[in-house]
Amino acid sequence: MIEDARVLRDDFIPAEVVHRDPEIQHISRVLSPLTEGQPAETLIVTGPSGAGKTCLTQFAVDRLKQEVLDLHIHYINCWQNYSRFRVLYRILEGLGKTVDIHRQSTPHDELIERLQTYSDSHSVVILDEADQLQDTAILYDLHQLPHISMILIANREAELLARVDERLSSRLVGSERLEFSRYSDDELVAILRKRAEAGLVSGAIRTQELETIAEASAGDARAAISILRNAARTAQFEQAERITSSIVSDSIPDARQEIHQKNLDRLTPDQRVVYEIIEEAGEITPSQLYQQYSTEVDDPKTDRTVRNYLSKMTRYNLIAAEGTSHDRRYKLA
DNA sequence: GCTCCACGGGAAGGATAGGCTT
DNA sequence: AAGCCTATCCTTCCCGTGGAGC
Repeated sequence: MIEDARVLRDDFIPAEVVHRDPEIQHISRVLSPLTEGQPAETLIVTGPSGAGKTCLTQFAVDRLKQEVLDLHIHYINCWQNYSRFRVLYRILEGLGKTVDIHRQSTPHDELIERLQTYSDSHSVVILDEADQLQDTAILYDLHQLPHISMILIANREAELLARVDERLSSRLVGSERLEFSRYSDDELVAILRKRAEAGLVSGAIRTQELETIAEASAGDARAAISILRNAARTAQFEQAERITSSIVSDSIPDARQEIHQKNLDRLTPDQRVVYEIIEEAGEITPSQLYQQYSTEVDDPKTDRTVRNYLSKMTRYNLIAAEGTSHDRRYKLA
């Protein structure tokens, strides 16, 4: 059933992309000064998850690298590398200049100085999930360096900019923007078909099943590919001849569950209590929520801390908040 | 206009972890 | 091995903002 599992992975960059030509053009145009040794404008890429932001950005940058010698590309996912230190470290690592940097005893200034010293060639730094950065000072640091061009990827621009300070946000206002929209079902079918052709035996899945997957994914290509991957695994395991519609419908909840569980695992015990109260209640007001939380745990955290939890869980897409003031309600996403 | 809620930014302080020095 | 150092994380306190209802 599965001939090439790499094609079904989340981080696979296809050799050619279907649709999204204007987006590729846009990225290439912004980066084009690099082909003449000039720095490129900062590019801010936004859009919902699974809209192809990461994939297409990497695709465009890969293509650029083939044209430009002496160009360093640093892809950094801010989920894992959320601190100023780690981002700087990753970039220096990419340049091979991490010798004698000690995990935490080297001051930031020195790291930046070192980046400045090794400015013999241009670098493109892609900060994926930039809204997850805990300390946005790093954006300022990198913006200052003339030989570094930044691409920031985030779900929503407003959320990203809200967290940077005045000095930087006024500079970022002038930078290039690119907004991705969700894929349509037809586009998702085309993407899935490409992956299936490249990764599975021929005739493994019919258009009808691809359409079911597309509909279930709500425009999210990552979710769609994850469903296809699970379905292919199941079919392989069951030694089925092809991926049937019943295998597909079994895989849909699995794929959703997988993402959901990953997020739940990240919660601390206190956060989990909060989550379970919301789950139990279905819908709850902030004050009721906090009241119940304080009765359920021995040593309750303050309401401010619980509000931190709530905003974190909202970012993780575990819960949703409705209303702004008196009509505020929390429920599961 | 006033009060009640709710939100979220900023600062401060304790706890922690990893690496270094002795 | 023990203690020191530093950056970071988590939590708390304080506070300004803004909507809703009176």
